[in-house]
Amino acid sequence: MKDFYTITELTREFDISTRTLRFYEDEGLVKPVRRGRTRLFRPSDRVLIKQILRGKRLGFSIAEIRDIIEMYKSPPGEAGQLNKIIDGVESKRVELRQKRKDIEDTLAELDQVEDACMNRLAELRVTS
Amino acid sequence: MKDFYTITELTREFDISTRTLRFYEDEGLVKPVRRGRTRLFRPSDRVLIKQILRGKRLGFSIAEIRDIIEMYKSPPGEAGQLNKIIDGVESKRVELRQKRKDIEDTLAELDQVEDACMNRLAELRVTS
DNA sequence: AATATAATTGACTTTTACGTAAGAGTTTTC
DNA sequence: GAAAACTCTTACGTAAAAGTCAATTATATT
Repeated sequence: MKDFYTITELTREFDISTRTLRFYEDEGLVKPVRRGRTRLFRPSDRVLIKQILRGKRLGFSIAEIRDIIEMYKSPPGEAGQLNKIIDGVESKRVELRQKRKDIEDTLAELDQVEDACMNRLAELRVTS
Repeated sequence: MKDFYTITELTREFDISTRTLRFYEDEGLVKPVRRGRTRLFRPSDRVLIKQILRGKRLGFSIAEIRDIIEMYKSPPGEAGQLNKIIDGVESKRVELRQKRKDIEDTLAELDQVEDACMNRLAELRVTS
């Protein structure tokens, strides 16, 4: 595994712009180290980028993605803090399960659309 | 089932604003009939609103939601048209399956977070 | 009839998540 | 060593999806 990635390497790998990566840094989602002014992204940043993009695909805002990523980093803390995280995890889970149900429902409806199209096509072949 | 719903009834049911419903009308997603100037939404509009909100939860843009909804309405058409719809359905399916995988991955990671928190809490109880 | 309550259109504003352009420095490649 | 490629910061611009406000107009209630 590489020690560092340049910004352009990552823009190519993930098909995003430099602006986007700098924006994510401004938002505190990634923290590349610097050699002079130049950003050097570590493997851990690369993982974070994957998580960010996954969150985006699911329609989460940057703020929500930040919340999720914060959970991942949390462990050491006192009981109250830990319980808050557990609550946060549970509420994200509820949200994700809803999204999953939404997906299943949509997939089922798309199946119906396809069936209707296939039937219509079959009819066309017979009728013609 | 009611014949019509007023805009306020629907804003209450779905917890959205009148502005949002008018915006959806401007975007051609719903087509309430009018009594004078007042909008009257039919049960079919209500179903459309559910589909729109479901699409939003999944992170689809209004344009994408419109595309999906168009598929639902499509059946009668000639072969070329029908095949295009089938292609559209298939590509949406690919996208939805990706989202579903993203959800599973995120859920698994959240499980890990919870486990870590629980372990830490157990340690705290022993250590103290 | 008077007063809420609900509805309308239109226009301007806001937030999010970047895009884009300017101007300058650095590193690579030929 | 000059051009090409890459990087930086700063700053203004933009598209999407509403929010908000104003000025009217209906409808309903008391």
